[in-house]
Amino acid sequence: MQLYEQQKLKVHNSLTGKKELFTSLNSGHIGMYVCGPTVYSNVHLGNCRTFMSFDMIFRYFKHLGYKVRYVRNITDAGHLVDDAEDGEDKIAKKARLEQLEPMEVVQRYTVDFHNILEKFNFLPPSIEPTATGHIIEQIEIIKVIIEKGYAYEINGSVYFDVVKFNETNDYGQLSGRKLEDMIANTRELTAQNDKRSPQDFALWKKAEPQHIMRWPSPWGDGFPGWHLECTAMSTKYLGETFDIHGGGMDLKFPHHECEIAQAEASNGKSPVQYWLHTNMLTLNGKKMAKSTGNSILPDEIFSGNNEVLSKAFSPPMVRFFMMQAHYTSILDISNVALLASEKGFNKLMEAINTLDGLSTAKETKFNVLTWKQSCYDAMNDDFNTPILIAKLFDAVKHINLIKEGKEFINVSDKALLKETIHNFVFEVLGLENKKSSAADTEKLNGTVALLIQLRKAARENKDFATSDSIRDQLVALGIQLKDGKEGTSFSIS
RNA sequence: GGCAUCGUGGCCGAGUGGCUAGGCGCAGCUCUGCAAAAGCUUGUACAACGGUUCGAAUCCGUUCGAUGCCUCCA
Repeated sequence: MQLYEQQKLKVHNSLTGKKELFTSLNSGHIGMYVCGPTVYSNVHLGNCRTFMSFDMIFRYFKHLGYKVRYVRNITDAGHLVDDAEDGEDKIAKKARLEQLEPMEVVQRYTVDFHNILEKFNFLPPSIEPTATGHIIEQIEIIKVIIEKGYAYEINGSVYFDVVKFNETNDYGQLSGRKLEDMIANTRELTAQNDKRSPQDFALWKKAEPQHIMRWPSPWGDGFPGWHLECTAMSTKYLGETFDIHGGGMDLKFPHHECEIAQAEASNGKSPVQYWLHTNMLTLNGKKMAKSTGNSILPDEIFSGNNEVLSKAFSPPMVRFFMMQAHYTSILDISNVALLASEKGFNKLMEAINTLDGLSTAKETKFNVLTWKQSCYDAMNDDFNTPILIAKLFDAVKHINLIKEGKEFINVSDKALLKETIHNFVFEVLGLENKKSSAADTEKLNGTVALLIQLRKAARENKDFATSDSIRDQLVALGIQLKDGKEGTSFSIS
């Protein structure tokens, strides 16, 4: 029996606005699509939060025993800077500014993206397709949509006919909007263009002569509209309907709304069972976005080289910080919040280090099985990582009490406790207990053990000046001595 | 202006129609040569105003405020 048959998972479906019991279309298998980045600049921390949330979700599904096909695309074309007629492709614009070949821009920032995610200990998705690699598929979908009468060609561009679509379908079902309201609210004249209605969106854009990124199509040279790539790639790799589609809240409208429209127009089916949207990461109370400049880069946090934070923070620590908030809540990043979180993170890791050396007894003071299920309960409730972490701190408390001899644990419970903590902390949350190489650790352990011995001797001689000097200088180096009943141990901060 | 989400104790951040999440900080205690670490104890918070209810911070309404979307954005 697989874990997923025992653990009933509920997810918040943004299509219905409710928490629903999760059931996959094909038993034991999950198809999940997440909108990836547009690779025209470095990924900032806000982007990372979304992908991290889905990394956690991916990890939990896998932990439950599902076979997951996780598709996360790379947008390397088709994303317009604005929607006006002279709308320029983001990649092309960057390429023009930096005098690079567009694919050079794509390559540079794709590499950066992968580097950063690796530092954060992300699992690679099953498939990471690119928009430019699926031009043919996109053209095919456009043909079908035109055939079905939901799109029209004009001057070498093809637009999706939202008004027509809305006659038979519901445009706005995901974002809670009504087309009539949208039309009523766009009174001001947008730039002159070929659209029949301002709500229509581009499936294919004609490339002006100076436009570098272009592909041939039945409507002339051009490039695909942004929303189309996700429909093309999700359909190709996950089918006409699949289990989960994720992305940031800011993509709900229009991007995801348009995806639903494209899928329904081309194959008559709603493409996704459960829509999951992650909330924004704010910096100084404002949304982090490349376009506004209010953003911080992961590397700036890891190096401490920034103007917002007082010190550097490690990737797993930042990951822990993010996991302490629910993915559907807005999370504001600040120096004090990070600092407070770091102490908690260190405490958790310390306890995990302590766990191995714990001595065992005949009985156990607390119910490990009940505790274990409470961890699952937290995750089963829409991936509630903050609650999970609270549960982990319950275990931390027990570990420390056992260490002090105030509680006890038997051999099998200790093994269960260890397995469960490792599963949730490392496998599900994706945290890492940072340690340098084994050889270096050994040398360090030996060195500190020597100092501990010297200090002990000094203390026995009541030479507290020497003993305190050793202790204080080690603290200054980030090594904390910890005097306990069974001698002195240390931790590295 | 429209739509959406939200407003929780010193800070961060969960959650729920009645049974004090958790982390950080603060204070006290235990331990210690003094500390640190660790443990224990302590916090009657839920934007404002009305309403529903035996009972609401949790449901409804209004107001105020924040953020997001409505144009590119994770």
